[in-house]
Formats: sequence, C-alpha cells, structure tokens
Amino acid sequence: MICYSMGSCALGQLLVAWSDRGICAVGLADTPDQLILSLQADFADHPLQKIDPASSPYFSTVHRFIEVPSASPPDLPLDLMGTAFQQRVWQALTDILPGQTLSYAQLARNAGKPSAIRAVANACGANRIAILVPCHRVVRSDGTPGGYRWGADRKQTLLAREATTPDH
DNA sequence: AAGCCCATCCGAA
DNA sequence: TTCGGATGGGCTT
Repeated sequence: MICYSMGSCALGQLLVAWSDRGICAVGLADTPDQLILSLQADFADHPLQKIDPASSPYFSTVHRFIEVPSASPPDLPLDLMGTAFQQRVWQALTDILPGQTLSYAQLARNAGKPSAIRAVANACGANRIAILVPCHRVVRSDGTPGGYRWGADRKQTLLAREATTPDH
C-alpha cells in the first residue's frame, strides 16, 4: 500500500507519496492529473490511497522545505526502491551540498563507476524523490543544464535559487 | 541472450 | 556548431 498527498507549492503542484518504510516519491508538475498518472506508472503493481495533506506524516515537512529551503534537508525516512547500482548513485547524490553542482562524469566517479557516465545519468532520471534527493544539482560537463524529470525549467529555478555567489 | 533506450562525453570536421 | 562512436545499466522480447 502506498499513500500520497497533493497540494500547491512555489514550484507548482506537489505530490508526496510514502510506504510503510518512508517517502517513496516526491513529484512536481503543473497539474494534479500529471502527478497521479506518473505515480500510477511508477507503482503500477501497488494499491494507492489518497490522504488529506493535513493527515500526512510527511507532506507538511516536505512542503515547508520547498517553500523555505534550509541548509540541510529534513531528516525523513526515504524508501528508495531501485537496483543496487541505482541506490549507489542516489546515495552519491545526497552528498552534494546546496549551491554545489557536479557533472554527470564527476558523479560517476563519486559513485565508483567512472566510465558508466550515461548509466549514471539514467539512474538520476530514475530517481523518484525530487529535491530531497538532489538530482537537480547534476549538470552536463559543458555547463548546460541537462535533463530533469520534472521539467528543465524547474531544474534551472532550483539551481538559481540555490546559487550562493551569482557571477557578474 | 539480444536488442533498444537514454537527463553523457569527447574528439574531429 | 554538428556528428558519430564509446559507453553501461535497465527493461522488454
């Protein structure tokens, strides 16, 4: 059983989903329909139950962190469902500090698979937990943003708001 | 077991 | 600036 709550936030519509082990998805989209469809696609084999955000153990904390980012993300249990390789990559993602960016090649080195660059990029794209697992801080080697599951525009917004020293 | 997809990278023209 | 080859994990057949 997977429960989820939805609401509005500064980046659009926000979805937080959790299992009995912790948060298993955080999604961003323009409309609630898009969020539900992608949740159903990701967890096709699980029953889903919608919960009022006010009754969710996680929604308000995630929502607040998005509205008012703090230096360190809230310490919430995450239920990362993926292969061993994907978990390695996602773990390496959590080591990236706010305001810091890495190339996919650097992330591949940090994850111990320096030549598996595209595979690492694919693992980033397979991450279902937006913002708490900061995959938006990984960009291409040439400085261009690269892709983002929840919209390239949101990736740029997140990077811009985290940039500590804007250049002039 | 084979084939295709992919949020990459780098060198060459 | 574009192009093609190398690359490896995941998913479907």
